[in-house]
Amino acid sequence: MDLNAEQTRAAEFAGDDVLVLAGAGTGKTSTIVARVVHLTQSGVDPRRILLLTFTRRAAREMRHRLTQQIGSSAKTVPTGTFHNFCLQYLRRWPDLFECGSLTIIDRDDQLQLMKLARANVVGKDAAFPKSAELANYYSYARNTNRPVAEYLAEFTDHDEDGIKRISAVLQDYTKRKHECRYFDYDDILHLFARQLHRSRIVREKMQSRYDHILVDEMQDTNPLQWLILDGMRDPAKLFCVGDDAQSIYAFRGADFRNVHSFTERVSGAQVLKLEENYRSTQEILDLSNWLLDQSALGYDKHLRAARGPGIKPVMVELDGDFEEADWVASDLMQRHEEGDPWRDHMILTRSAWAARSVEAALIENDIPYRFIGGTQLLQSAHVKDLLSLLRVIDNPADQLAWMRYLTLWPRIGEKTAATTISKLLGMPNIKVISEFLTDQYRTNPRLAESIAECLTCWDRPSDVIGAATDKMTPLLEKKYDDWDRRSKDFKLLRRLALKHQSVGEFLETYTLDPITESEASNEDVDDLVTLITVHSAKGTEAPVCYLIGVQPGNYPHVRSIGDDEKEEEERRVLYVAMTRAQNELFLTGTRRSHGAYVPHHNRFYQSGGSNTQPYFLSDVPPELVQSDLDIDTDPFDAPITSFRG
DNA sequence: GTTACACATTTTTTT
DNA sequence: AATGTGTAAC
Repeated sequence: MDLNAEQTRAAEFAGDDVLVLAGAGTGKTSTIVARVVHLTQSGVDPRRILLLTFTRRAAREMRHRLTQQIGSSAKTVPTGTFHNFCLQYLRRWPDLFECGSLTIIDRDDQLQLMKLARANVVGKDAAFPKSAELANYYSYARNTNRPVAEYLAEFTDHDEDGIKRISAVLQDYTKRKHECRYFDYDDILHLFARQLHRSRIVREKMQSRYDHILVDEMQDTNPLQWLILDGMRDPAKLFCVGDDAQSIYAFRGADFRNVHSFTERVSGAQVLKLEENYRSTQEILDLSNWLLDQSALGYDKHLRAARGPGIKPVMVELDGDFEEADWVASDLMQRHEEGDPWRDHMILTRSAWAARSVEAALIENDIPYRFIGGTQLLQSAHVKDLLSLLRVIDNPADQLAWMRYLTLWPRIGEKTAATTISKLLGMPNIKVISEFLTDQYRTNPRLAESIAECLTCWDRPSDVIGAATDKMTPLLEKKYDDWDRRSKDFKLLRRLALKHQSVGEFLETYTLDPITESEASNEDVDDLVTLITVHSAKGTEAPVCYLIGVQPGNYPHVRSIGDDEKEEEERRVLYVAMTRAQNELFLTGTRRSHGAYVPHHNRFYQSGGSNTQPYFLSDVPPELVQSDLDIDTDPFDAPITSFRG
């Protein structure tokens, strides 16, 4: 592996703790991998090096690169996300962490439960924050490790009474969560961190477990995660890599102080920098640098391209969503015909929703793709229906799953289901419940039969899914008019389940690390165009990148307008997006900007006029980009001119 | 008192 | 696509 002087210095750092400030494309992953290699070669036990990443994809990439370097011993280096890592220990030592069996719930379930709590505490009140907002408050407060009331008073406009009512809802939510033996994402980190700081035994065990802790994407860690790192370090040494210009998770409580205040918090820590960019051409970096320079915040970042000059980024303005989608699709097809593999292309989108027209164009033109950040397999309604059956067997206290499963059947609605659930909650095990249900619903014998059928093969996840599918198909066929399309997912699910030991583990894996539908179905194809949200794209790269929806209203996103900090984060989102490109960068957008109503600001923004909607690229220097407007402008009925003259 | 169904509304980013 | 809402039907 070839490293430059900066990278080598970081990889072979011999002091205690270090923060590596690594700009986009400066070989961050290579450096971390080289660090692991260096450590193992100097005699450190690979099992005593902990590698924490932000996403499962980053973890996979890291392990892959590591395997290339040191072979199979790469597998012995513990690598994973914070959530993964913490959960592993909660499972290993349930007594130490004072937690028994638990079901991890995803955001959907969290919202569902919050809705119940909200209805219970405040009833119908359209003016009261919706469940999604309440869940955000709750999560944000916990990730920043502060009391909910304090957070609400400081960061929201709610009055004292409002704060009281919100706190009451959140309390009710917490109660319900315990009742159902649920754990939400934040609980995993929270419980781990709490015990780490509260219990001496846990702390001593964890502190003696690792010699080196390597953290990727440090700028995206939040105070709760910092508590975890702080509790485990010393004597373990920290090696944290990050870039404040790429911090795009403030909405989730990410705290840039974890980077800026590193040396104050960790005494004796050193700071190293990686500044040479190996990914992109200078033209791509010029535009990216310009974007950061426009900010009032001094990022003081000027990426230099080790590769030298190339092609200028191209800005394309189209008339509408469909034209934009068509343009991207036809450009892709042209390149493919000229011999470029699909996999060299990445389409980046601000939101999953904004990608729908491009996705449609890809499907229509038979362009193979995977959508990262798109609809997740386990989140689609029909899959949730099926899994609700597995969930109630796995955890009979899972009330949300019971509600979903019971109301699937004819003549059972919310009320009937609720009555049934309150009765079955006290029952000792699923067998007793199953008998009770047989008795209760004589008109729906299949309801209980399905449970019994799944129980006969409970130790073989794939067969369980097969059994559940068989029993529930008649129901679901009726419920969904596009059943043919949906039923394919169940085959896929069965295949995925083959890789798992138990149903519980199967459910948990995909709750914590959701895979997208297209990702799962294209498992074995590898020449694909990647369609991806900017947030998911961090850490990845591609020779040719298309940023779609680059237009007012998206950058900055309308919902961030009026809040300086949020707007700045939007700038960084665009910056992250641009710096993914290696050779060619296209920025496409639609010219139709209707303006937008911004609730936060209580004001209508429009293009032109006195209150213009802010847009980062409204005055991009012309010399930095190429405007590609010479799309085929021939009128459709222009007669053909013969080449014979 | 419930359930079923038609119709309207709404979409930032993620572990 | 998946929720929320209102009304007819059971």
